[in-house]
Amino acid sequence: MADKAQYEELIRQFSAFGAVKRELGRIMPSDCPGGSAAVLTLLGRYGDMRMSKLAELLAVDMSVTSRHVAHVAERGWIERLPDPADKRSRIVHLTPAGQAQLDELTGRTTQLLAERLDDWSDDEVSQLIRLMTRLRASFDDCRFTPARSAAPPVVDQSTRTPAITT
Amino acid sequence: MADKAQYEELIRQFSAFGAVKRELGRIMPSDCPGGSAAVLTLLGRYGDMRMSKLAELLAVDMSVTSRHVAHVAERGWIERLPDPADKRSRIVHLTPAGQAQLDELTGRTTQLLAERLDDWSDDEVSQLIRLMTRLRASFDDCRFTPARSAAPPVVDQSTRTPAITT
DNA sequence: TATTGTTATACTCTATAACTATA
DNA sequence: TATAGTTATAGAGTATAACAATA
Repeated sequence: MADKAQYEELIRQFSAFGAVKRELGRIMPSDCPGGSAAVLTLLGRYGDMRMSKLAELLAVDMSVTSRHVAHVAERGWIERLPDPADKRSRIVHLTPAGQAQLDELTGRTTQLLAERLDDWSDDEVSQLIRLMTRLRASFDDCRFTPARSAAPPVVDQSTRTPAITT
Repeated sequence: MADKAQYEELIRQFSAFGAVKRELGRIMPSDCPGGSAAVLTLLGRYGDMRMSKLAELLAVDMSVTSRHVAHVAERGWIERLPDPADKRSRIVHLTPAGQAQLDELTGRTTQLLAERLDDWSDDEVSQLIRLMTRLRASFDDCRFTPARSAAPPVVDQSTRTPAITT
């Protein structure tokens, strides 16, 4: 367990991290904003998946996922195929053009990181990856314990807006 | 120097980090969004400062800083005092009400972190702080080397939109 | 009746550009 | 002429809520 001063410092670093994210965002092609890049990256890494799975990996609401996916679909980078197992569902699939776009993005971002982190050791980079991975896991694991819940948490683990129960 | 696969993984962690930021954002009071919280935090830590200094620490454009500061000023959390040394300039000063608000924010965020990171050792938290601090420094230091500049960079180190030179 | 995905709306954060008042 | 700060506008990301089609 860390002390309060450490947590405060950590929060400050989280806040300052925005500048790094913005710099990475600026090197993206203008028709491929961050949300689109995230979709392509996840498809490249995990392969075809349903919208709901994509929303879960992106850790955003389904409505947001739907918008991002529509954007990349308009550019021909993905296709939304019917799911034979469930007609409500759609399978998101990376096209060759999407793979090419992903390669372009990967090239740009890795080059920028290589420039900025050129004095980092291999081990330091690994440590940062490990700690950020763990950080995310620590927050993910607790979706059942929404912060400061005095009232018993009727928790929604899904990635979408709950439908109104009429 | 790390290899390309490491950089790719790092980028993925950066992207996933958004979920952590959003969860922290959700516990903020509704009239104190992230931008306001960042202003209060920096003033609490570094004391009174000019708008331009605040913009530099926030690592955003002066126009953005101006908006955030206007928001917290409307709520009485800061005052904008005249700068005796330069009538164009304003000194941003945290009020007692602002300090109280800051204490509230700090309490909420440190509590959430204490919950989420309760199985982290003191040392791991320190390491994450250290690596994120270094990461930011690595990006800050390179403001003179805007990514992929084939053309000699006419670099703007300031935090504001350049005035048109007519 | 519940779930998958879409769309409409609203809010926050950000940058660019133009404007003012000083310097 | 240049700088400190403000405001107007536009773009991206997100969540909430309501909706259609299907389970």
